Amino acid sequence: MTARNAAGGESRVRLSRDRVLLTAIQLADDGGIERLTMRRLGEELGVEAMSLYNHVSNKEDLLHGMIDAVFGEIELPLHSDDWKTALRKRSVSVREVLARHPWANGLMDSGTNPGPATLRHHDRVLGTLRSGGFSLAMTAHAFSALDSYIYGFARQEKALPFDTSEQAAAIAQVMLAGLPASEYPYLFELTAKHVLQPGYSYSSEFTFGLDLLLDALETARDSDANSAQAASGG
Amino acid sequence: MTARNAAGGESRVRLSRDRVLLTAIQLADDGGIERLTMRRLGEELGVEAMSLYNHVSNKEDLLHGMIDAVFGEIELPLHSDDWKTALRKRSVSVREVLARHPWANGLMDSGTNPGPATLRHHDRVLGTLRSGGFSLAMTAHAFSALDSYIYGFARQEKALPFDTSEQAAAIAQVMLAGLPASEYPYLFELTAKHVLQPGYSYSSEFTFGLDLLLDALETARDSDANSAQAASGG
DNA sequence: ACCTGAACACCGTTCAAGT
DNA sequence: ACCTGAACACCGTTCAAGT
Repeated sequence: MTARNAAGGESRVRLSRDRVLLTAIQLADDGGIERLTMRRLGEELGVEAMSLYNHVSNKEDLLHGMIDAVFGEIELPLHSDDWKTALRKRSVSVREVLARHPWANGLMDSGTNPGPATLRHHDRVLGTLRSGGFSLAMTAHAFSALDSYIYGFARQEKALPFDTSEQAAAIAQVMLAGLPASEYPYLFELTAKHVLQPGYSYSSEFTFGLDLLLDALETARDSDANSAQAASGG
Repeated sequence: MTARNAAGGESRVRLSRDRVLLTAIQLADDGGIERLTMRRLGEELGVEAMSLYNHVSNKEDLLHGMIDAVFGEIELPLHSDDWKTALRKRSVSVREVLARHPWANGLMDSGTNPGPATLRHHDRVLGTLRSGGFSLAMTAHAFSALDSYIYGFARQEKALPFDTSEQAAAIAQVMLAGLPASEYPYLFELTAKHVLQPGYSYSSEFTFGLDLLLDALETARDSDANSAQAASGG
C-alpha cells in the first residue's frame, strides 16, 4: 500500500520535492504534458498550487527535475557485459523509458543544466565505450551517433501515427483512403504492401537500425585502431 | 522590397493564411516558440489576435501549417543523383532547415495529419530508395534508421549546450569547473581532452554518423538482394 | 518552516457586434 | 467577408498574511 493519492483525494502525507516530482510525472504520463499545470498538480497532491513553490523554484525547475528522474529509470550499461551488449541493453532501455514517458523526449532541449542522474548515465555510456577500446574521438562519434539514433527513433515513434500493429493497420487504411495514390505513389506502395501486411509493427524497426549502427561502430573502431597502430608502429 | 513588417508597424496589406504562417515562423525563429502567442502574432501583423481566426482555425492548426511550411524548405532528393548522394544532400538539408527553425523539431509529434509538403517529401525519399534497389522491407528499414538519426541529431544539437566551437569551449570550461571530476571521470576526460581542444565542433559529428549509416545501409541492401536472389534462383 | 488567499499579468478562444 | 471589443475560463507567479 503506497501513499499514492487518488485524484481529489485528501492527503496528510508531508509534501516533498520527490513526491511533487513523482506525482507530476504520473500526471504527465496519464494526461499528457499539456495537462500538467501547477494548479492541477497541487490539486492532485491535496494542496494549493502556491505550496508547490516551497519545493520547486518554478515550473522550469519542476520539468528539469522530472527529466532527471526519468533518466534515473534507464538501465545503466553493466561493466560485466562487453561494450556492445552493454550498450545494446541500455539503448533498448532508453527506448522503453521514453515510451513510458512520451512527454520527456520533447522536453530535453532545455539543455543547460543536466541533473545528476543524467550526468551519471552519460558518464557510464562514455566509460563503456572507452573500456571497449574506442579512442577519444571515436567515443565522441559513437556517443553522438548512437544517442541521435535512439532519441530520434523515439521521436519518430511518436510522430508516426502507428502504435500497435492493429492500430497501424486501422490508421493506414484510413490514410490510404485519403491519399491520392497517383500523387504519392511510394507512400501508397509502402503503406499498402508493407505496413498493412499482418505482423508489421514499426517498433521492430528499432533493433534493425540499432544493430546496424552498433556493428558499423565496431568496424569503425577497428579500422581506427589499425590506422593508429600503423601510424605509430610504422 | 517585401511586405515584411517591422514590429509594431502598421500594414494595409491584406491578411492571408500564408502571411500569417510566414510571420509566425519568423516570430518563432527570432524569439523562440514560447514567444509565439496569438496576441503577439496579431500585433506583428498589425491586427487584433481575433482576426487570425479567419485564416487559421486555432493555434494547433497554425502550428501544423508552420511545420508543413518548414518541410517545404527542405531540398528534395534529386532524381539525377544516385540514391546515396541524393539522400546525403537531403539529409544535410534537413539538418540545416532544423537548425534554422529550432522550434520545429519538438513540434512534429502532433503526428496525425501531415501536410502536403511533408507527404511529398517523404514520398520522394521513399522513391529514391526504391529506385536505388532497396526492397520494400529494406526501404522501411532505411527510412526509419535515416530519419531517426537525422531528427535525433538535430535534437541532440539543441540539448547539448554547444553551438559554435568557441561557445562550446567557453561552456565546457564552466562545466568542467562545476563537474566533480572524480564522480564523472569519463565526462571529464571527454570534455577536457577532446571537446575543449581547438577546432572541435559538435556539428561535424553529423556527417560521421550519416556516412556510417548510409554505407551500412548500402551493405545491408546488397546482402538483402543477394539472399533474395539465392532464395529464388538457387 | 510551510501553507494559503487574493491579486497580477498573461494565455487561447467565443461571440455578438460592427463595417 | 473580414475585423473588433468585451468577456470567459484558464495559466504561472508574487506577496503579504496566516499557522
